[in-house]
Amino acid sequence: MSLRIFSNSSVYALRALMYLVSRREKQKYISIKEMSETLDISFHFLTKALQPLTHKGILMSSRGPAGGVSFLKAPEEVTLMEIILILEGEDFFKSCMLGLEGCGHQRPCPVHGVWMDIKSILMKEFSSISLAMIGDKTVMQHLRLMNL
Amino acid sequence: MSLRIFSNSSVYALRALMYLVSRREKQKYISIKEMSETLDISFHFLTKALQPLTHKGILMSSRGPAGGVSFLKAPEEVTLMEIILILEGEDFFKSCMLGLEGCGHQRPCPVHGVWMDIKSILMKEFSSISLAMIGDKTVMQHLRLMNL
DNA sequence: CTTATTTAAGACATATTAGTCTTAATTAAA
DNA sequence: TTTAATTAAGACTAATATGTCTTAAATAAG
Repeated sequence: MSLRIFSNSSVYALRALMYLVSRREKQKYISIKEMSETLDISFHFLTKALQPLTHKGILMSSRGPAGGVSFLKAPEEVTLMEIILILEGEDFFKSCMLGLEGCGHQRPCPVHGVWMDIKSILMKEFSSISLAMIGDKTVMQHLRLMNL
Repeated sequence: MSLRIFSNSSVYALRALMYLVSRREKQKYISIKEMSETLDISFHFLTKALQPLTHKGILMSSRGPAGGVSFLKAPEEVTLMEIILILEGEDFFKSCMLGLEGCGHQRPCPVHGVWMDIKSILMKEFSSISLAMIGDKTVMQHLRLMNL
């Protein structure tokens, strides 16, 4: 297996968000159907993957013709960190590298310190990146969000 | 879900290695049975999890009475990085954060740069830690390798 | 008001990972 | 040389993650 830190569901939601923000100047709502086809993601699966984001006020959605999803919160104000905590859960960065329960300062595992450092770096990185930054970069440098 | 970068199988093997190195002064072989009971890991599962390490010359094993596993390569010379590549595969650190095929300098995804940085840090950290270091630390600070 | 379009929700199916069990092969000791 | 102990290997089962399908609810347009 290769290194992956997010579930498929989260990755799909992330890619859709990146797609959405990279063309946010167009019409108000963008349909999940369009995104699922463009990004080659199962439509129903993507629909569900995005729901926590609407529930938590990142996106808004509209049913019916010309419906879809759109940003409720300004992408400039949304960090990757915030998205990750919504998609994966608030405890995402509270794990032990060895999966031990209650591993912490009191009763640490042998790699507790290293793992803490690594998690800190991840959190710092993800907190410093907004969706708007990703969208701008994606447009300007023609970056890809799908397999070829 | 919380952050985890290794499979259960790999985590079990890592914990067993840490246990093994933290008491390497004792008898030559330590039985997998003993480790599986001490660490509360399924015996057969642990047996299989450790096999790639014997195949790759990190451990040696002996069947029969007083058998078990022991280090073939000196724990001072074995880094976490080396273990991870054996357990998870040589391509472990070649992944894309968004799971895109062929994501690289040529056709990067929007988070390619960040992800590269993160992976570099991980590789650097894991390369700088030997099993012997972990063993010494575990003994000296009475660190734990199992759930309470 | 009716229809077509779209998200929401949940049941269902499939694939992958994790874990168990059985048998075989090896080895040390009696 | 027989027996018990142990790893090796592989079939099998269970749990979880991933993906599909069906139906319901909402909404815009005619």
